[in-house]
Amino acid sequence: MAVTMNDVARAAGVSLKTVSNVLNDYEFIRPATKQRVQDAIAELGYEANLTARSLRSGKTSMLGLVLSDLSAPYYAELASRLMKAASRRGYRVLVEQSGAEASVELSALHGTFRQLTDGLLFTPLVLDADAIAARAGTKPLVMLGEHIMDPRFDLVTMKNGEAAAALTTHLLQAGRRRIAVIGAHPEESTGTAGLRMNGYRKALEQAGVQFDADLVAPAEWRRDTGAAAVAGLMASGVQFDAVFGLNDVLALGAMHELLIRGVNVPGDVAVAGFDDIDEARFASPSLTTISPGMDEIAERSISLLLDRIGGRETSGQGVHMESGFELKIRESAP
Amino acid sequence: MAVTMNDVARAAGVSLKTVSNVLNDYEFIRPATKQRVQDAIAELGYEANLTARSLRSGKTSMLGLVLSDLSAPYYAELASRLMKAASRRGYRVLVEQSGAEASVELSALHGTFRQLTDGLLFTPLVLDADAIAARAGTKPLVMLGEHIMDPRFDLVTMKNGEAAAALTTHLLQAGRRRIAVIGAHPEESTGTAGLRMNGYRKALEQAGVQFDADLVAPAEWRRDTGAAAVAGLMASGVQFDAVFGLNDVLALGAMHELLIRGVNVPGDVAVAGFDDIDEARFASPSLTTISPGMDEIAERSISLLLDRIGGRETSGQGVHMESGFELKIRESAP
DNA sequence: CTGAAAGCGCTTACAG
DNA sequence: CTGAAAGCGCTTACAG
Repeated sequence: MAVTMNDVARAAGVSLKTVSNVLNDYEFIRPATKQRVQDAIAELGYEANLTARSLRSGKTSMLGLVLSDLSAPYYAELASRLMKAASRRGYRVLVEQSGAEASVELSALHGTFRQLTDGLLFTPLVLDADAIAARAGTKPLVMLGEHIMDPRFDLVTMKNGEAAAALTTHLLQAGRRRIAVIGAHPEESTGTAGLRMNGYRKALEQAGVQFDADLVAPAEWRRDTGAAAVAGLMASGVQFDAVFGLNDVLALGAMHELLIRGVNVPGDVAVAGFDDIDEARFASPSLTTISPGMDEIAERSISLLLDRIGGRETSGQGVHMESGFELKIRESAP
Repeated sequence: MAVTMNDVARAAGVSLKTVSNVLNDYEFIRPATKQRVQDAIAELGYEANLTARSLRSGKTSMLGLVLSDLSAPYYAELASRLMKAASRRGYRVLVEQSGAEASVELSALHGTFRQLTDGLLFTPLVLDADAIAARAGTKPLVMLGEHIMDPRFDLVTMKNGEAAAALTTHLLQAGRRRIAVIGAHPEESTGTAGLRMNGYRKALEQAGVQFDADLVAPAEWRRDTGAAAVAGLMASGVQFDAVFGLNDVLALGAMHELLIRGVNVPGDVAVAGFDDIDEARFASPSLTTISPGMDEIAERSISLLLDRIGGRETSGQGVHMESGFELKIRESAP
């Protein structure tokens, strides 16, 4: 059907191996031979069969990316950047949406998805380090985010605690004293929510402001849950003069609910988020937040994964990288 | 290395073919034999090698999806739904970001990307029908969106014209007479922008309101360009009492700019968009827009593509499907 | 520098 | 109902 290497070899009057050599940039080919092969390739419109190459070589030139859902703006923006960074290096990215379900996370670690890819970028949300270690197989695996901080794994993340503290300190310096936090996951202390909560508490402590558990509202990280959490706080009668959404969509949902109820933002209540998704700049009022350096995260995680795949990174321990962050002060919390 | 069908065959004391039969749900297998094979598979933890299967069968169980960029919320939300719909049917989706570049769109039509997938969902933004037809190859191809309406191609889209007219009529009925349009692409009449513009003009005509070219602002479809377009209109001194963003991010960017400049929305200027991305509901004020029935679009396009792949859809002409729409009236244009 | 041969792990006719 | 053989299109030692 399609034109194969054999057709090219015949047309160029050389063997299969010589065509393969040309395709794989083997050094020692007589220029004339090389030219003849390249002419034949161009003339026949030959395109290498990736599947056959993969079967033989064991390499697919694809990277796996496991995240909860592309409809979450942070993941969509991150996936977009990761795909561009991979593309620049000749790799494609195959995305798997886990929906934060353990069974999907598990099956992404081995089986078909793993076979199809040379390495995996993994944002675990429910599996713990031991479960992952038990199933991770032998291909390179780089963790994204902060659910798992374990010396066995490579990890690319950001300074969550520091950043959350910086944001909280900004709110305190602006005179806020009753800062509600939305999106806490009380059961965990190591995950993203836990680290950001720690930063929040540390900043309060440093400022000599008493931590008040009534100001903490657990919530999944979506807009609607952010709105509901603020509604819950208001219904409970707790007083607050600022809201820190542990990510931007939470903060935006919260802000929406406040404005609907006639609360002035930032006059009565300041609002801040975390992630600096594109939307944050264009919200009304625009959202004060933390920019996690997504470009840097994308670039470094792809580099690290490809270094593992290429055998250029051989450290036995996991490599841990933290990207920088930037506090973006906007209208919602000047 | 990994356990192969051969290992399973040996363990079960049967031939390769019998293992293959069990794997592929071949009807006529003695139950005892089947059981023995299944036991061996379970015991050895065998997992089929997709690459080898693909090479032999020519099927990859992957679908291609070409769109401009996942960081655009509409595409991210659509991709998420498409992936879920595909997953339910045993397919994965491999995404390619074209960045609206012709060279990327072209290379997605053939070559490696095409080989890796059994069929393609394609949102063309720059290529025209002839260019696509010339390069499309033989594997199934379903167009998404409305850039190409050509009887040669399968197409899943929505009633852009009708929906834009319905939205415009709503604004007119609310008493607006000077409705600015943001995001026009003056050079094209068939693409999404063109179809929505047609709906806008038709609604004006029906209401006996004169079309005014000064109210039309060309722009790429992003938040920042939406904001800039409104700024441009205001700078030019054109009077308007409503803004129709040809998609939601344009409308949200425009709304942001209006609010920053102290314009009351919807008091002074009503704002409406198109797409009903998740953000629209939670914007402040929440955004009046058109819901294009994304679930339906995702479901139908995956079904159509798989019907083509499976040979269940054999119409020689392209199949054209239009999903329904819904006008979502919210605070920004009550 | 180039060629002939083997083999990656499956599926697919073809026998029986 | 099941087996033996061929072959998908490449890459990879191994010769020469």
